[in-house]
Amino acid sequence: MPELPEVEIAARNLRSWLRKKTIDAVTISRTRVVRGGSAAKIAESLVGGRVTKVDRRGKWLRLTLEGGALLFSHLGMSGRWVKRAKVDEILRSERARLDLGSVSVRYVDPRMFGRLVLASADIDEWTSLGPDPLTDGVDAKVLEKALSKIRRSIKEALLDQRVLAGIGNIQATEALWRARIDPRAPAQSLEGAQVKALAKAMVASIEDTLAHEEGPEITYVEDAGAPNPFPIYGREGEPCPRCRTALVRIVQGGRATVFCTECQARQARPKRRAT
DNA sequence: AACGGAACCTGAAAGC
DNA sequence: TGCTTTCAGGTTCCGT
Repeated sequence: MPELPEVEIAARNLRSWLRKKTIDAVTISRTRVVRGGSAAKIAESLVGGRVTKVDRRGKWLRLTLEGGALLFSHLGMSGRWVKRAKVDEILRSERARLDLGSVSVRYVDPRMFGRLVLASADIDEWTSLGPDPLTDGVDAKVLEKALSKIRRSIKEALLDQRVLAGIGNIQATEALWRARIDPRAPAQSLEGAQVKALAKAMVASIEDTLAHEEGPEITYVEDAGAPNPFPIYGREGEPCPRCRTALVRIVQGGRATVFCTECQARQARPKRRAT
């Protein structure tokens, strides 16, 4: 699934594929992926112009066009941008394409949860995002304050894009394991040291994933036959890499969490002094 | 305001 | 073998 690292790779790829090249043609074959304007309007704003900038915030991409129009792209659960030759055949699940000279950049998205949004200014989905762990870093104090208001579990809290932008099920699972935090612990119950560890773990996990996946043709872990590069995610029943205890799978907020009951045990609460 | 759950989708894998 | 069910999860929406 595309989470922050996968979207970051998409951003880097789009930068190199689109840079300085004029868009000759735009085809949107499934209008379901389009929001905020018609497919024709997107084509109209793009054709003949160039993309001057590609930014990423959380799981969102923002393409700035000559003239200032903005094209936002969210990959949903199965979206990806790939580069092909213009003459290459239409790909399975291809939903849109930009042709630039002999190259065509294709948007492929089998489940169509992703979308393209044309706008003249930043959209709410972009502006309401929390800090981006990769570009902004994770400030433990700021994170602690955000978590202090949330009664839900820390795992569910991390999936809230207003808390941190770009964390999905995989990165949340991996970071909690790295930081040795019980995913079931209420977000507001985390102590300073735990939040600090979590902030560090978050960035480390994202950077490891990035280093592992960087390349022009990204593979998602759910792709048929794809290996699972993650130490914890999707590995229920396998031994914890740290303590060999069998990893356990639970469901939180309708989503799977894998964790180690041994080394992600809830820390004993410090004794309260009677007053 | 915060929360839980359904809905949106398709394709692969597992179950029968 | 071939059909049915389950699962995957980012986000939005809706009801509480």
